[in-house]
Amino acid sequence: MQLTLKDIARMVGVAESTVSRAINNKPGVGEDTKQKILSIAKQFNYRPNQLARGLANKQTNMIALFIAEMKSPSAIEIISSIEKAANQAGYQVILCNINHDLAKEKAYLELLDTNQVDGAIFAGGQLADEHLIKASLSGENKIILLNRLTEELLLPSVITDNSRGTYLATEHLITQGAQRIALLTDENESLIKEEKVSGYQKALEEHAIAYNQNLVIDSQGSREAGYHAFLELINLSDPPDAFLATNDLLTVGLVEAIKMGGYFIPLDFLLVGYGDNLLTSIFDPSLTVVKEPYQELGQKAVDFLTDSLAGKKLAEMIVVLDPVLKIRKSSIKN
Amino acid sequence: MQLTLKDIARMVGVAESTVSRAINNKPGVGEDTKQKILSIAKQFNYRPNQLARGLANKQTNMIALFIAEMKSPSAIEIISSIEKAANQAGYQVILCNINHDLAKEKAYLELLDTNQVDGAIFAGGQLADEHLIKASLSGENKIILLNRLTEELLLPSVITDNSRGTYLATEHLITQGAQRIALLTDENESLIKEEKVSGYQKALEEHAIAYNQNLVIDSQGSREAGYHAFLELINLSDPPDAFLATNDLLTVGLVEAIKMGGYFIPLDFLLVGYGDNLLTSIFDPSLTVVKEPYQELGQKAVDFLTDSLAGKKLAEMIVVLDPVLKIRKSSIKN
DNA sequence: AGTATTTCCGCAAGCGCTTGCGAGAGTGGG
DNA sequence: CCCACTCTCGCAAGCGCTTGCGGAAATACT
Repeated sequence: MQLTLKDIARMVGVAESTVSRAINNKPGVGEDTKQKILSIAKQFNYRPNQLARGLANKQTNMIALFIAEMKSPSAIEIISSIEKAANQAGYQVILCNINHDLAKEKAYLELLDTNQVDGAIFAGGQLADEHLIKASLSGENKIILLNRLTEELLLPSVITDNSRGTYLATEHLITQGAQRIALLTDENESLIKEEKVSGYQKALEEHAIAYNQNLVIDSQGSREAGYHAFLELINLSDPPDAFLATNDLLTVGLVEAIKMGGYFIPLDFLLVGYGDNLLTSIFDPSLTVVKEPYQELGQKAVDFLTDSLAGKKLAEMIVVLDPVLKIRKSSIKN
Repeated sequence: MQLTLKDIARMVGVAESTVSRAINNKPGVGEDTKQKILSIAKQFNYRPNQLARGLANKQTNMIALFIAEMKSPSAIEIISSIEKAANQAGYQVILCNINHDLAKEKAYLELLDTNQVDGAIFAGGQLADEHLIKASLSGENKIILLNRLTEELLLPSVITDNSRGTYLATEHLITQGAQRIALLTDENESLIKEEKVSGYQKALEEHAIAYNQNLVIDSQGSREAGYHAFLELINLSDPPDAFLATNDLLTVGLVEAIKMGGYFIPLDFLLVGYGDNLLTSIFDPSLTVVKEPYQELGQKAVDFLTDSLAGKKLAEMIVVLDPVLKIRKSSIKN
């Protein structure tokens, strides 16, 4: 059986409250008794019951991490950066894999209502915004959005500059000679998708290339979707000469389809993908990608959350981080 | 402010205990009052405070998931399968990314001592076995091992048949004409590594091929290690004609090095990797791999844990699942 | 020496929920 | 009509911890 405060109190011969104060390093306990308490506590390996503590304090030091799509290689970057930052800040993270399932999102939202977590970070996805709003307003639930846009900016958010990512990529492709650039988007991230499209359009405009609706394929954002997008595009009367896939799963599917079709990159098509991970290093030729600053995204989201849990007023409601274009071989015609 | 049992009790005009029993569907409360209670509770969206409940019940419905190496693509398979299974069983999972860091493992072990979780699953890794044993014996902490071997079988474990995986792979390579098969292992999983080596040796023996110590490279199991292993092997007086990499990071690094060296697969070397994920689909030529049954591993580990939390005697202490060899092009000389 | 402070510590209530026990009301059998 | 029983429900203690308040002891001040 676990030792309790009461046990320690009895052993030392003081009241529970004194032990509590000593353990938590609070004022109001003499130096000598404090030392005695601490030494006994350590000797018997006393561990405060966090449930009881949480009940009394109304905080759990746990946060929920909602992940829209776990299979994506970049998700793991986000997850581990958040785990790391949270851990350093003294929080545990509960993994909530939403998998684009509204029911799961709702179910996991209960964690907030039932006081099991102090706050939550929503990474990606675009489901059930009303629920989020309601959740964040109903309690004093602290919710941070990461790479997830809502209609109105009601929740603290940290995102990458999505239009800049596609802008950089598109412009790069154009300077490499591409004229008909296909854009593969993920309909699950509706608002973010719009930003990505707008960056793409801006680059086209600047180079006086007409926007062609046929070259923009909106899909489920999955690997299969990437695959099918290629099949659809290749059958156009005026097929693309370059591709820009806006997430890593789409990128993989697209590449698979290109290979299946017997085409070569960058010979037949130029290609810029998304996400920078193991894939890009192994892919031949090496992949040019838009890379998001995963580490910073996670860190910033946790900072937001811990600050707001600590009751601090946030200096800003949103922080926008820049993606970088990692130019490799897949987008260079040689 | 959150509604409490007391609030509901006052509204309905009964005692807290009655409300509690009604909510938890326990006997001892009349059908009509029960309905009245439930309807009011629903109407006001009452949510029991899980901390308080946990304190009274001595259980949290949370489990800790210890992951040795999160960057590995197969880790995500394990993680999501466990999250799914745990979720279905009514448990939340706390992500504990150990990252081969003993200090972090110890720190996260506190979750068990402080009653924040009901149990834990250790996936991979080979650190601090004494701590595990101590933790599992000290409290009634329920700990399950997944793909992690200990000296003595003290904890319920679910693993893949490691020697079978390397046996299958090695034999396959031999039948494809390989004579000097290099084996890349991960020293972090010491006991599992031994099994893998033994499967490799068994296949060699059966085909009367002498075991050559120089062809076995033990390393940190990282991508870099895979890369360097190749450099080391290629400089042997009698370099290998085939490679078997025993985890997915090693596989990636190895492939990178092979490409950097200007060699072609399967022309110059046959190759069998580990893990079956996005990589294998994108790699050209497609990778032959040993695939572990991630889904089943996770499910079984969770079953073990929930059974033992429910107080059931486990039918067996260990379950061993078979890996399968997915034969693709990288190991077929054509 | 007497009073005013300060320091140290214990008492007890409270966090929100569960549960053993017993009282009262209702039912049936003799 | 009375007793024995069953069904409902409330009382109160308890889970392990925190914290406001007040008392006692120790120190400071006139």
